Amino acid sequence: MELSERKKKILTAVVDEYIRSAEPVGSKTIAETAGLGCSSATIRNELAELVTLGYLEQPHTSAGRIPTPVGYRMYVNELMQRQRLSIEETEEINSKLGERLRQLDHLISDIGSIASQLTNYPALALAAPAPSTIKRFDLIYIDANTFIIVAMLSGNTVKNKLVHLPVSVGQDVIQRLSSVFNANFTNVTEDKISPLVIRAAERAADDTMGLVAVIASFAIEILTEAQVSESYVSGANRLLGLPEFRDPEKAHALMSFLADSEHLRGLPGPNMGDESEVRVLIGPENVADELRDSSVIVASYDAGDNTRGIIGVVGPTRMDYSKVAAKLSLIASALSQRLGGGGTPPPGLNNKLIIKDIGDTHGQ
Amino acid sequence: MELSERKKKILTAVVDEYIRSAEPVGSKTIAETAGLGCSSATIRNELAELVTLGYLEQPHTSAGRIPTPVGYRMYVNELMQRQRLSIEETEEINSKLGERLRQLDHLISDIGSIASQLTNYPALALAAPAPSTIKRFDLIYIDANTFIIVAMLSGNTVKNKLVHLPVSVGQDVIQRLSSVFNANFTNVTEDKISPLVIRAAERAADDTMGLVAVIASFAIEILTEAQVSESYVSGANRLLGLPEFRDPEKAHALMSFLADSEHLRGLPGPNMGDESEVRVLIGPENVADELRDSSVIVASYDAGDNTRGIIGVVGPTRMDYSKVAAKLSLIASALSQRLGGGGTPPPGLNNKLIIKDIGDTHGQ
DNA sequence: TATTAGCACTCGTAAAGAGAGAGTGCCAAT
DNA sequence: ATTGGCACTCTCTCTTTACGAGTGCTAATA
Repeated sequence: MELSERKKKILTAVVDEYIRSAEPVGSKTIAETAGLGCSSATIRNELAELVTLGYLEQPHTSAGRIPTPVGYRMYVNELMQRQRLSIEETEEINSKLGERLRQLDHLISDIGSIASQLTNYPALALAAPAPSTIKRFDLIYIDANTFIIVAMLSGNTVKNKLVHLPVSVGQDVIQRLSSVFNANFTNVTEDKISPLVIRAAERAADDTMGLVAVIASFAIEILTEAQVSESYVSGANRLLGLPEFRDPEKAHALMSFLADSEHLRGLPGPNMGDESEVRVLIGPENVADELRDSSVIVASYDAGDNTRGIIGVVGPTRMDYSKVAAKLSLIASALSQRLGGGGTPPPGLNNKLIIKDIGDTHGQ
Repeated sequence: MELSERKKKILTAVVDEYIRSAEPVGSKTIAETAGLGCSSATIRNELAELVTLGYLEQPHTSAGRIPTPVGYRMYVNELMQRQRLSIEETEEINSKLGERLRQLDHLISDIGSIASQLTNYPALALAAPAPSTIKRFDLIYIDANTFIIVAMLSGNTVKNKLVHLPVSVGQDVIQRLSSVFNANFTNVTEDKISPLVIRAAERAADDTMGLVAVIASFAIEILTEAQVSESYVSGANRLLGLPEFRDPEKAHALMSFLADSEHLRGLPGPNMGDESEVRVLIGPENVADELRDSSVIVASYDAGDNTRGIIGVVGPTRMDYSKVAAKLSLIASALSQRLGGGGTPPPGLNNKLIIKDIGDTHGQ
């Protein structure tokens, strides 16, 4: 059944007011603020109906109304006015992003902390990289006992590793190994690197010292690693500022849940489409039990490297959906633009050259 | 003035009991548990003296006693018996560390989360790398528009960066650049790389495209980066399980403090010696106001690369100093052994070869 | 028929009071 | 020096009371 126009207005007013105040909303408040020309008694009748329809509920008999998850859902889908961020807010987001993205290190966690700062809710940031292959190997000869492996992945990610040998090898051996590897282990996914292939390569390289096996295990390692999704939560402490988490039990439960990155992996559900739309999961719509009283808003962006990143925030069901969604959407599209494949390049140190990123290896 | 033997015993009993129960300790409890052969009345007299001496205080006139920071300090310095961890606990620490250190990535933050798990307090992990220089450069030619810079630092850290050029250069140019760099920018600290030196190198390399400047800025960048200390806090949510943080205000204040990594940098004070001793900062001994009601226990370890790492935990002044200190000490020495310069090498994938680490670079 | 005013009723919360219990401080006895 | 005893203090909890916000219902009104 479709709601009457007035019911919609009232529902909207309840949600808006409850989002603002965190207190049950009474009929009188609505009569005064919502500006529909009728008395509180009329509102009361309507409210009673909205309760029986399942959009609102009363914490106890003589309190005001608060929205149910169904009510929020209706609000999010149909009622709320898509917020246009003020120029200041847009400016703030852009400048924060620009600042942080200049140093491209720790990208994912940084993005999370930006989102958290901008929304004032705990934020989560995930990256779900696509399976990748190695495009080319280079071995840098350092001395008779040491060389560096540099591998360039399909997404143009570069990884390196320092290898010490207890035996001496000549520069020629390194060279030969390098070509063997480029011949055998490029453009294959991790599961294709079987002991059989390694054996074959060993023969080809005339390798008696197990060098091939080591480099192969390195290859497997970085390919596996590239598929492990990273996840971060930033600003969990912000929960404690919210009235719904005045109870330390609740705060503890949710924060502990968020602290375990295992839980986050499965969060945004399977159909995380690549549309840049913002998704809202309200209360019980979340699969995780710990989130049944909370809402999650996520947006995804093109992170380059064939990967999509996800940023989101977690908060009480009483969340400023409109504003948060708008902000996340803006952040996501800004990120897509800066990081994504087709977009404009990030501002470089030098406009003649584009430097792509930094990686490091701690040796001893 | 030196405390009498009995006063020491009583003070110890108060601290032990208060650490256990988080409730003010009464004379009767001590008479029963501490097993010195005297009545509660005697204890009361002694307690009263300990209060005037500043070791104990009463929350209110008719409550039991709780230790003051001075009392805790006395306890930590002289009274507490250095805890010997049980075999199970030692085993747990070793196995947890072994597990995590196998994948050597994200080392520092992982160490923090291990420490947090093992102590059940929020843990912080910092790395304070020493200033380093670049030992050698390698430029890997990919195609006419692309190359990878690989730089090996004094601590054998390897960093890399993918550079795209909007102009084509030949392999010979790359080669020449490489030798120019190895001639001019190795074994110097960051502040030595002045525009003057860059200008000189540009002339030497016959560089008209600003390539030298770019690589130089890369050099500056990684050297700067190598000096930026990383810091992580793990398990902040554990605070909420402690009775002293039942009040959300307090929890919020401390967690927000910990969430800001800026604050952590200065934490362990200036004289962070390299002795492997565990340091305890009790309540007001902390410089930061937010920590005036809390205690911090830190240990440092040799992280290889000429760097020392710091792990520590934060908790209420009522902390199990003895056990936490023992655990941190064990963790620190285990880490020193595995990561440190002189120690035994970490378990490799292959006992013939030692692989040193992984780094990565995300390109697009 | 929809709206409104009025009023009794409900329920949660804050303030106030009573009682219990734990623990102290002190005194007199040992 | 130590101890038992006892009055006193203070907090914590439970109950009571009062209040107020908000409702639901009914009867009057447009």
